[in-house]
Amino acid sequence: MRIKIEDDFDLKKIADSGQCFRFNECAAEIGGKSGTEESFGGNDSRTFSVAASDRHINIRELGDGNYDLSCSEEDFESFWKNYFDLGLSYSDIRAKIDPESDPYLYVASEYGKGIRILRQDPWEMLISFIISQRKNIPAIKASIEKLCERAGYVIGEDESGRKIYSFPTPERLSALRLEELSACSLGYRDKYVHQAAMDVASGAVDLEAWRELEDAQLMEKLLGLFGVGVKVANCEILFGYHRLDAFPKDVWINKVLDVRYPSGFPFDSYAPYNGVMQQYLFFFSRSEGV
DNA sequence: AGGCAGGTTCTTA
DNA sequence: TAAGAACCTGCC
Repeated sequence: MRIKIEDDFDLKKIADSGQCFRFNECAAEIGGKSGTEESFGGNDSRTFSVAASDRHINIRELGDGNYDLSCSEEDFESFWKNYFDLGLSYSDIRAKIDPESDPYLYVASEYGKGIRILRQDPWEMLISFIISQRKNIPAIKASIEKLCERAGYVIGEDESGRKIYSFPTPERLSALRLEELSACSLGYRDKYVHQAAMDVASGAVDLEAWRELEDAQLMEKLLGLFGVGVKVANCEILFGYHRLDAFPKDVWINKVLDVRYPSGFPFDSYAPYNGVMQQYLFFFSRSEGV
């Protein structure tokens, strides 16, 4: 099906924003017949593979805000529209930034224009961010992909025919032995993932029920999980629970705060959207340096 | 070859 | 309560 999106929406930036790890641009088809395909708008038309829990779509950029999605209208309305958070205006959120009083964030937001905070699944996010500690993004993606291949099932394929697997359920993940988890390059995080899977599969932890908790209570619950500290908990709150005021502080963000906001970041000015601002700062600092 | 990467836990004062 | 060390693994 085809859609048109007027608000901020940049697939490449979202894919590179560090909030999701199974959202990838498909490599341009090289090695094909030389020259014969050139008439199709050159190489401007990018395609992305997006996997979330047990769903997958391919999206092709058609330009001018138009996109071709490999799903039915019903799937789009019932799932993907919400996944991409299309009910919220990110241009309105950016408009809260005053170029005069906060020039650095303003520049960062112009640079990161198009980023949205996806409405991802708390379970997938919890495991993903537990894995993320002391890893770079390619390594995180590699680990998660191995996990999905090992304990998920085929849910589709990308443009180049590569199979895409579902994210493992708590039951399937908890059934894996520690050695099997280790084979996914989890390193010392294998025991964290195992424990989290056991907690959720057993029902001792009910991530869906936690949606009803107050912010402070939710944070407390998350910090009680083995392998979850303040940073991972904030990522879970922002990306897994879509509470847009959460502000995860990683090494990059801390550098930005130290250098650019020595007297403190103006959280009060941007509530309840500090998490969106964090994304702009993170994306910008990673690309441009601080 | 040694250091480091989107942290957290464990161990010491 | 607060620093410091240890931790898997892959990639410079």
